[in-house]
Amino acid sequence: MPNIKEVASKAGVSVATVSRVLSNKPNVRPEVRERIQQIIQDLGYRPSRIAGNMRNQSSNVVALMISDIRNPFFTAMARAIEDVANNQDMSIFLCNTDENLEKEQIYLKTLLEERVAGIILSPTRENGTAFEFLIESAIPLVTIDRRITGLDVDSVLSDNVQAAYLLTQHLIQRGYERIGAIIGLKESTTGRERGQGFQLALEDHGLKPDPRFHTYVYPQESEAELIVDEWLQSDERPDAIITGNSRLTIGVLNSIQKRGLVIPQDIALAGFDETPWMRHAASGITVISQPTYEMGKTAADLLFKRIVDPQRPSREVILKGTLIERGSTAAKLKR
Amino acid sequence: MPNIKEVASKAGVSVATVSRVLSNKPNVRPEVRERIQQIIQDLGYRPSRIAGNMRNQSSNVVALMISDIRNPFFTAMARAIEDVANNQDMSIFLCNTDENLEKEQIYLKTLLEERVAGIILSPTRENGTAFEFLIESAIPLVTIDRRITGLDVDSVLSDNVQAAYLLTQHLIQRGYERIGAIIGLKESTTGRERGQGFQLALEDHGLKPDPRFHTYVYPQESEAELIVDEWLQSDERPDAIITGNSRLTIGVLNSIQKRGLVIPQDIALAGFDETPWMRHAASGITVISQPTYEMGKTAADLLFKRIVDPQRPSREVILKGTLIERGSTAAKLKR
DNA sequence: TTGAAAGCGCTAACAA
DNA sequence: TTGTTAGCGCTTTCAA
Repeated sequence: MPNIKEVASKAGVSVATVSRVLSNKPNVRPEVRERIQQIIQDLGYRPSRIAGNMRNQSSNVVALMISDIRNPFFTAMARAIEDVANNQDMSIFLCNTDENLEKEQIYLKTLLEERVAGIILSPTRENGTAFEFLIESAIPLVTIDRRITGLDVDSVLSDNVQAAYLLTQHLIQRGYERIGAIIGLKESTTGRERGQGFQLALEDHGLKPDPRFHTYVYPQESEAELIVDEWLQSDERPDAIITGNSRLTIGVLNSIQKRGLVIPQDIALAGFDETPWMRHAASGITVISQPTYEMGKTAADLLFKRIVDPQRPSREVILKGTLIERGSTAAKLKR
Repeated sequence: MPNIKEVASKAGVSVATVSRVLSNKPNVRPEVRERIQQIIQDLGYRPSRIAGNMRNQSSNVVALMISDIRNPFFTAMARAIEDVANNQDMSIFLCNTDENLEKEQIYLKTLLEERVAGIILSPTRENGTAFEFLIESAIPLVTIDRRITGLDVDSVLSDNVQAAYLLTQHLIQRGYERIGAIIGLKESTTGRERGQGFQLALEDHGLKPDPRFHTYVYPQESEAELIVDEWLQSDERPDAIITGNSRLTIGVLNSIQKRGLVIPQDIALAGFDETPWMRHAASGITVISQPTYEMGKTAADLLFKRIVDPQRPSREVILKGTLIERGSTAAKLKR
């Protein structure tokens, strides 16, 4: 790959002049400009952004760190963030943490070494101490979906307590009384807050939470499937289940299908996260729909604003999910 | 953020010595090494990879370019590629092309300017001329899912003709005779080849393809929904539909649901791409399951091999999908 | 309008 | 074992 020096010598000018042409500076004689552009064409020359960024102490890369891109919740966000970044001629690094604090820490250090312009992070833990080095580095940071407590950073969240409350209350109002919950890890703010909303709704409606049926798991299909397999063997099995994301919902469906049970007659089901297939599974699955694309877009907007103005006061944007009622939570038949 | 010079002066040594410590070179006195490490700690110093790469004319970034990360087919691949890259201490750029040739070209040029170490590309078009500049740049390239005709590059493909043939034949054997097909854009090799497999199966079994029911569309839900909306109004509507990916399958489901039809009694359905919810929609949806994670892993492996040895002969790996039969293609009831 | 040269942060060849 | 220095490819200041 040719460099700017080669272009300059071929054109019989200095590298400075070529650089001026590259960045469309006005003070270049038109015929010289044209000659240089022709040579750039012929050589297939592409200026190195790495070198330019190095010189200017800038970067056109931002990073997105999430637990797993295969969770549709994050997929939509990733897409939104890429859209915004692309508009700004920025590229994005995709990083999966698998809810693994160590992996997350290693990745964050790599990102610092890569001198990325900013990071959008869905943190595995809410404990701020693990992220202090990040703050000290002064790299623009936005957390998404989850919070880091005690850290003054921009974040985009959804109202998890309320959403879980809504979901649980909905089931209670439809006549369900033994509601199980399978929620993401308690170490994340989402997990903890959803657990709270669930508990609160039970208590407010005079139901006693049964700790056996309130679990926090690594949020993937197999985990939920295992748990529900066990629940369904119990004599006092739940008459309804809520889940913390669509992957957990799948796990529950798998288990219910295995046992040959029917939703909602045998057991009701409702969960977090709308996906295009929710209306087609069982008799349609009731969900909390979170504005995922919008969350991603908001986070990216916040990040780019902070990159431009690192001093601006930080902001916490909380978006609300909406309940979509479907057949999986039809009113319970009294026996 | 401090630089190597600052570390050196604080430690009272030259930058060379610090550099030696950073890259674990042996020839540094242990006490000096320790002192330097301590200072690196205290300062929170992180060496700039940008600078290092610039000096060494290397890069630890590879790019993944696909049409849309929201297609689960690509999501799984992306995850696989990130896993492999992460093992090699490489980061990945995520680029969505939206099947848009222009967007793809712009992105590719950006990637050249970013001096990425390699590109994994699912090309929007199979016409090689649009990619000649890429080949000339000599940047390691692997195409995934789709081919670029006439270009000597590594690629990882699935056997689309056979898969579409299998799917169509399966429907025919179950007694369906008026089979519609909604497939991705014909400009991509996947679209064209799947169309071929479909046609071939019809012909081999003595059925006459009806051009009205054989369409190529932008592969997203709404497109399929619109088309099926129209088909279902026709007197001679298809008795079965095959789709080119899971997003199209959703579109078909939406349309069928709207009309209140039942699968497979009123109309059968089968499509490309297994997802966790296929067993739960309708009475389970028959699919061709493609080994997406493995395709991604294979592509990444090929790419890294080529980065190490640019001269190695190129290779085309073709993986086969498997048919998973479910209720959506139960034998047709004779009337 | 143009060019020479410094310098971004690092590595490695060479010298001491 | 350690230091000096050139140079990766660019941009920008300063001078001409």
